Amino acid sequence: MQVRTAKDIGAAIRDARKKRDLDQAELAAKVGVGRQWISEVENGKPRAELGLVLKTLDALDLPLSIGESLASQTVETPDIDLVITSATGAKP
Amino acid sequence: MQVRTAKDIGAAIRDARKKRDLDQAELAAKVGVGRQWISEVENGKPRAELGLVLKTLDALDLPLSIGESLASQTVETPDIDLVITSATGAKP
DNA sequence: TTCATTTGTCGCCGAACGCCGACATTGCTA
DNA sequence: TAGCAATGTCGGCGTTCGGCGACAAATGAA
Repeated sequence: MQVRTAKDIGAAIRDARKKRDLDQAELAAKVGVGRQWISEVENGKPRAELGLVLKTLDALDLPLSIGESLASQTVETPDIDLVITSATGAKP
Repeated sequence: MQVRTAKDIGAAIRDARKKRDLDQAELAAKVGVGRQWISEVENGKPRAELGLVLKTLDALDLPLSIGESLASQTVETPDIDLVITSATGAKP
């Protein structure tokens, strides 16, 4: 999922929390934060502290990845047919 | 690149900024933030505001993605050789 | 080296943080 | 419908934010 705003992160946190059957108080305890803070962040609080947000993603096992290569993450289907001629090749 | 701490994000921001030949003051102006703030964030300030960090990534065209599927983002190099037999195939 | 650019760090300010207790609202089940 | 758990929101508190000006420490070119 692509993330551009605090609301995106909040939505991802809420989804992951519900998938793991936690209420906000339980997640808050795991992260070491107040219950109300979880509520605000899930609703897209843009001024939340970066470190606490990262800790929350960690507590939910939500991986976060950053980088230039968004285009190369989608593999184009080539307009050519390919056939296997050998299975002895080594990796480059 | 996998992100778990504020230092990871700071490093990614610094790398992207240098790749685009911007100094901290120029990036700060783009983001709408003080020059010193860029300096602190690049050094891993964990209490920076989430919204400003996201705005910074945006200004640098650094995509951020969140979600379970990290494994399928890496494509394995197959241990087989491939050869083109036709160039008339159409996309599915 | 000298000089200019860039970056890191300090203190001061107003504003907002996150915590807590309390209460209103929502949602679900009996 | 009533009742309970979960969630949203308020005010007050102490702490820290980010902006700013200023200066020291890197970094690089002449």
